[in-house]
Amino acid sequence: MIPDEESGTLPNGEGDSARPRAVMRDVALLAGVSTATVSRALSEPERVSRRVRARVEKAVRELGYIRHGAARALSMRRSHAIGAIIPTVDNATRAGKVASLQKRCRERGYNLVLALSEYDLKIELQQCRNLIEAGIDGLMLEGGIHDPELYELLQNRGIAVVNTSIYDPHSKYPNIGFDNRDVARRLAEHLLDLGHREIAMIAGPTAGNDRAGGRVTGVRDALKARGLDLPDSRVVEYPYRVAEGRLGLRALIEQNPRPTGIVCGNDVLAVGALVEAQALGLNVPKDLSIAGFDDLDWASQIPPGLTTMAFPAGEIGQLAADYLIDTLSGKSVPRAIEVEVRLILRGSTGPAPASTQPFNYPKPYYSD
Amino acid sequence: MIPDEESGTLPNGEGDSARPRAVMRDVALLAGVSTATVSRALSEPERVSRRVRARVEKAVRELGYIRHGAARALSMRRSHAIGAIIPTVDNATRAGKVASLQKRCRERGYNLVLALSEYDLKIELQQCRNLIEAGIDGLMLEGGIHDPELYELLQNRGIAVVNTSIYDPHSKYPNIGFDNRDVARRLAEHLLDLGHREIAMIAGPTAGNDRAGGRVTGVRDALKARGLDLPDSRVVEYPYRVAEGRLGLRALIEQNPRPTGIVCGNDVLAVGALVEAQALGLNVPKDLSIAGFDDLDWASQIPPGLTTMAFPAGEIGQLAADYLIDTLSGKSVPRAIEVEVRLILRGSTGPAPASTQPFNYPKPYYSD
DNA sequence: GCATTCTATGAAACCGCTTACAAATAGCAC
DNA sequence: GTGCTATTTGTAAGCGGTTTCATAGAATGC
Repeated sequence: MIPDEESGTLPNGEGDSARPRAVMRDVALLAGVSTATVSRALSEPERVSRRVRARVEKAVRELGYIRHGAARALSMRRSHAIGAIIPTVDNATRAGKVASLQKRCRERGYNLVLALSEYDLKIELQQCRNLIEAGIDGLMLEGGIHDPELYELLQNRGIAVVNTSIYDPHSKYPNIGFDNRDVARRLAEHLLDLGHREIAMIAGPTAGNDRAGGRVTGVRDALKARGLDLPDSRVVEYPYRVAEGRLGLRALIEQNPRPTGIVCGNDVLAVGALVEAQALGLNVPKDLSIAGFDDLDWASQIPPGLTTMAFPAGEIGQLAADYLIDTLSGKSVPRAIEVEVRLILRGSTGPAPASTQPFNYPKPYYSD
Repeated sequence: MIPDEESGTLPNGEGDSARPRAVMRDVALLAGVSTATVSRALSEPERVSRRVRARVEKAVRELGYIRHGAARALSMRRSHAIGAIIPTVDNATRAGKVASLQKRCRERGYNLVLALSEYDLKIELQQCRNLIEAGIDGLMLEGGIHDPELYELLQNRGIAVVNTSIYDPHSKYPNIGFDNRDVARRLAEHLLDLGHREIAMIAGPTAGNDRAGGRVTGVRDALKARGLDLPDSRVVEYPYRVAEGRLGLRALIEQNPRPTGIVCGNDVLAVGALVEAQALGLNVPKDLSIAGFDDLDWASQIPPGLTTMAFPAGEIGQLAADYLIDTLSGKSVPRAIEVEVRLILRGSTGPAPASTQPFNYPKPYYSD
């Protein structure tokens, strides 16, 4: 007694000019199965019989069906999206990290939602809210200093988080990277071993940035261990730009006694210092040694070649993706991972000069 | 690694948060209104009375309520997410574009989902599918060459798209950028005006890349207009890395007659060429002029300063965001926007040398 | 006063998927 | 055949918002 009266009523069919995209029900209808089966065929193919799976796959292909992520996310309570908040992207090292993160996320079925904080913790917090609304399952941050509310938001919602480019096994929060302080200490020791005693630093902005701050502390540690001092006057802070590195060098080189070794907050600043030193007629490394962090492709190519600390940015990104996704899958994973940082010796550092006269400006060079 | 404390809070994923996060119904209950009203208070505050709006806002604050983006997307049939597929991020110019895109999207209530194509059209297509599943409302691409299926997918689903870093008013697809061919022509003309006749090019990989290809064509155009030729032997292709720029220069400098002016596919290659030329003992620009594209911060700081074509990458990103979001809002917007590209003259280009002897290698410099 | 328009709010029907649970089927021992 | 377990599939109840439509009140006109 089934009233099959729809022979005359075709309520759907009109408007074939702009047919709506296929949904799971369409696939199910075409394959002659239920939507539950289609869903299973797509997500856990092994839970569906061979024959049915083939039919579903054929229907999917014919209709050009693509799952509706939002519906899936709503239903699964999992968006398969990972968020990342980074200060900026303008640095090749950071770009490498983001690229690896994206790639690994993709390999494991996750999308990457990117947000920038411009080195501002309040912006970072707001971006975090935005990403939460976007539904991210996990979040990669840079460094370990964040607004306390940020952690609270994430925890309340069970969103996995990992701090990167730092390493601290005692931290409350998972982290992947290296100990900036320790790494800076190693770099300073390299200069000390070369006989340098007058060491100065062109640091990146340290406010709210534990990586930049740690590097200053590390250099200070190294000097202290040899009974030397790194007075505040010997540390200048500049944003990570080549032109600022030049300013930094000029600010330091006038000091008496003149520094013979300069540690820079990263390679960008180091190249600025190097260029400016050369423009001032100083020979690097004979008169002055310069070292940086990051081992940027281009920085290392500039004569005499930059001594620097190289760290595997790509590896950090990949490990971050793995950490987050493994955690989300309930796997137990180490909460702190240290990556290897290597001292790369090139021509920009050498033995300390025998004597250092105060520096007097020759004709400076400026490109602009 | 960290032993469980009595606090009982596992700062981990896997939804072990004490209470489930607030949903709209909770807000509605607390404010004593319906979910419909809460929804309106959040999306169109002016459609709700003062008093009710205040009550809702208070409830939202008290509960720390954040909308569930996936539910919203499902219901609105709009995800408020913009996708971007770019080849890589490793270039400061591109990074600037992505940063502006993100920022502008954010300002207008959209999130950015980032995917990389690694200069591979098949990967790009797959990433496009991923982004469609993620639910993007609009998509920013780089260049104008894409898999035809990509366009079809987007069109079937009514997803807005814009090609960037190219400008072509006759293209079937919206685009924002500049005419690479024309810009390269201008740069080559600069060298011609300086008296150069032996001009060569270190191009980026042109396969599947209309920007790189257009730049070669543009240089060829300029030479042709003066009755000169750019034979294939005078064009070498290398990936965008400093070390490859050095290789490029070595490959060209042996030719007889030796080139006196070299146009590079971008500043990265140009710096490589510059460094190598200087290492070989050539004076830039006296013996050899070198020019690039992008006006990278660091590239321009390296003596003698790089002559280059500067284009507003940030502006492109912002315009792309505006184009996509305006289009989604049904606004009518121009389908092709040209941004201004300026020739920046610095020390790396100068008058052509009076005579050119074939080049014989002196002691080369290598940093590694 | 009553009819009419306008505004603020609520009830409930989706949006498209996943997944508990139930039901059907198959396989197998007896 | 019966009874049992294992496997495959279907039914239907959500997931958490938005939005249509209806309704209650307030304001206006006569």
